[in-house]
Amino acid sequence: MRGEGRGRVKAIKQAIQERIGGGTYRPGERLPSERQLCLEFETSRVTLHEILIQLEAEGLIYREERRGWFVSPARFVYNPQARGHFALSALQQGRLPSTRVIDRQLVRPPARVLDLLDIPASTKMACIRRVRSIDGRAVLYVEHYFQAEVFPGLFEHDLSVSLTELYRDIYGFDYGRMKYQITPTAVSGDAAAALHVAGGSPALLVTRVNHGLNNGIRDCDFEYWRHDAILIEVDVPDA
Amino acid sequence: MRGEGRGRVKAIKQAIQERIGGGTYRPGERLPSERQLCLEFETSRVTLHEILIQLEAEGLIYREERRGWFVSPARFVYNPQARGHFALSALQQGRLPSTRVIDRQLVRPPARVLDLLDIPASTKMACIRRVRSIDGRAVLYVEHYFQAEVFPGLFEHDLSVSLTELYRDIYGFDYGRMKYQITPTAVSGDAAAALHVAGGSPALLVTRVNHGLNNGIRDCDFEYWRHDAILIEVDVPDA
DNA sequence: TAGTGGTCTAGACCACGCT
DNA sequence: GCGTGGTCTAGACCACTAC
Repeated sequence: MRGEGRGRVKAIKQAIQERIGGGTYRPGERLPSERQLCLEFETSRVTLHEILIQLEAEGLIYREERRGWFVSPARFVYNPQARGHFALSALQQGRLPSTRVIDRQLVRPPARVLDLLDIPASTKMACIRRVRSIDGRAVLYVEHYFQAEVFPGLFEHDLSVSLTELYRDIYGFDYGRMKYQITPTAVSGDAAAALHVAGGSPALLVTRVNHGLNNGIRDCDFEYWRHDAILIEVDVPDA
Repeated sequence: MRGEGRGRVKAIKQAIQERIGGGTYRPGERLPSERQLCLEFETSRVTLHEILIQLEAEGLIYREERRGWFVSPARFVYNPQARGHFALSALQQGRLPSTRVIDRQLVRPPARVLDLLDIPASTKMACIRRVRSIDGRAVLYVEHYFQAEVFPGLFEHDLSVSLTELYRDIYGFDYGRMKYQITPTAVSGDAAAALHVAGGSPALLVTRVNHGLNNGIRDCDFEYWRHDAILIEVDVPDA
């Protein structure tokens, strides 16, 4: 259903794009219903649906499950090298951040954590799962993993704030080097649910491994970003 | 057509995933035709198509226009901070790189270049467009822009190699700081054609601004990566 | 030329949201 | 309870690929 398409797909898509660009449909607003757009553009629902999915892939629109299609707000600019500044950074961009803790558990490290951290499979790990929103819209689902004994009693604190600051302020812990990976994927399961997104929707996975200043590995996290909500920006100074 | 789906979508998707994971369909191999899969899984083409698009979004399969669906090979690991090492890096990963120059032109800077470079709109810019492949599969479409007068006669050289090395070896030019942005988008037009991908397919756009060592801005480029072919990995040393 | 993917139609039923 | 999105069917024609 893709393609530069001889058919009407291209024309309809462009018409909708122009309405978004021209302000007929404004950021955050709902589009008319699928059936309505079908009537207007004289096409079938399957075809229209395909067009909406393409616009979703471009990051122009997004959907909330069973509620409809919405025009995407401006992207959140994110620097993965600046640790723990989600809230601050959002405020600086004139956006309203919020964080919800889904749960906290003690777990055996799952396979993908073992791949990253080079620790014994028997290590007791703490796992904190959170959802972060911008202007009321969930944009990020994160799972943090760290060795439970390193930050004893952390679960007693308010975990909706910057974990980096908690580590530093309460445990006097500072970070050293880090490694991050960025992979385009699709979300499913808990991540999809937390982001109010249909399973199979495109997303950006940012995986991070943090080392303590003494070079011991301390933690890692898995960040699933709504693909239309993020723009990664990194400044690299002179070598 | 998405969703955690009560229906058969989820089951069929999982069955195909298992065939890929289990080696029934191997990396680089073509899947059976859509009609064939429809028969086997007793579903319609629209439905099956939707499933294939989801698997494409996950990066498990990709398509070549009008030729069919193929199992995605392993991702190419790319460090955007290491300039000009595409070929070397590919070889180190045991992959076979190649580069094709699409064209070279003198142009007025387009809007998005002006946004990045803070130069007068009348500046004469050189634009080089290239496609880079891994193991014979086009994975990257790049447009390089730089001020024409800085590297006079560059067009006479072989442009299928590392431009960074050309700058250094022939003009004694070395880079200083840089800035890069990463945006999930969709490709269309020339980029889609160069990647042999249908317009509207998801892709990762890496935008880079390079400064010379004397801090003068020198060039920028726009890299469109096939979304299933890339894994960005960056190491950040101690501060 | 046969078979493929690409596009499109005109229906249908279900589960959920909203009011 | 109505309207919505989510899912699904069973066809169709076209353009291109591979042979």
